[in-house]
Amino acid sequence: MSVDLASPQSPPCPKASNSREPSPVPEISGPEEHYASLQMSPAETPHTETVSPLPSSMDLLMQNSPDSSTSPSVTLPTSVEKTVKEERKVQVKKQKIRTVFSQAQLGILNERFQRQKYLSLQQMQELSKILNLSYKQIKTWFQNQRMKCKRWQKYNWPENSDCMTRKSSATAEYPGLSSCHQGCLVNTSGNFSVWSNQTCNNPTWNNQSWSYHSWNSQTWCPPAWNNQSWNNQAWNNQFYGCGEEALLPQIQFQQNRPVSDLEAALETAGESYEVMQQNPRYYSTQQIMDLFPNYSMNIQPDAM
DNA sequence: CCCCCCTTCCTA
DNA sequence: TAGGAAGGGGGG
Repeated sequence: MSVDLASPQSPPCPKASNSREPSPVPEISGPEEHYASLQMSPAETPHTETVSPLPSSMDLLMQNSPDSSTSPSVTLPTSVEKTVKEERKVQVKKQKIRTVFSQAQLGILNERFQRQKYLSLQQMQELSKILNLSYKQIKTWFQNQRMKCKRWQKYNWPENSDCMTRKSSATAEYPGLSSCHQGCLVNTSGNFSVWSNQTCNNPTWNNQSWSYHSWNSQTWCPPAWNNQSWNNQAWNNQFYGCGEEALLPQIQFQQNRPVSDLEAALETAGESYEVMQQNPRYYSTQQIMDLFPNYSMNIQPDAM
């Protein structure tokens, strides 16, 4: 299963496969959302992983909570409860589980992101099945990517330079961009017509659509970003939204669009849809490789 | 619900 | 410590 996705390139990233289990944290698992099923385990299997609905500190804290049974003071419960609740919240909050996506997963995600910055619900769900990630994880990943993309633009294209200038410089810096550009513009097979059209018709969109190719979600990141210098106002200006209009999420929800993630995958891979449908849940590395032959996976050269 | 945006905090 | 997945607030 996804393990396949995770471990092929062992040396540099052995983390991928076991990154999640070591975490002593009892799987705070999705915030009581349904995404528990595929959930977590970018890399390895969920089997052992107790599927406890809402285990973890939450429960413990809840149970231990002193006020639960006692509550002698009938008068101050509300405020006290509130406080206690918040305390719990804080404690629970701290136990975040940070998934480490495998290189294979990232590769596929990146490839998809090149073509589409916004996925429909269905597309996300399909992608989540393919990658054995939760829907929420997919959604979050895309959101984070968009933000990174934006920051990258900010960084590379200061508002005082014009779009074309920025474009070329960026392309020069990140070779992958050109292919991304092409992907967005050229893919007129119908599946991505929405995006292609937007791309073609909207000058600002051009700026946005092709701009980013995240090799490994890190490459482009300027070193200074963690600093406050990149906060708030830094990109909160006109250029901030350059192309944003064209990216409006609404676009993606054209229901009659025939696109599905699998179809998209097939478009890339040239395989038959049926094959995919017969394997609803998991895909081996080979399958993924077949489906996404040219996803710019960050396979370590030495590992291949 | 989704999005954007900022923040938190885990992992390498 | 940097990078980034995930949390959470605010808006539509």
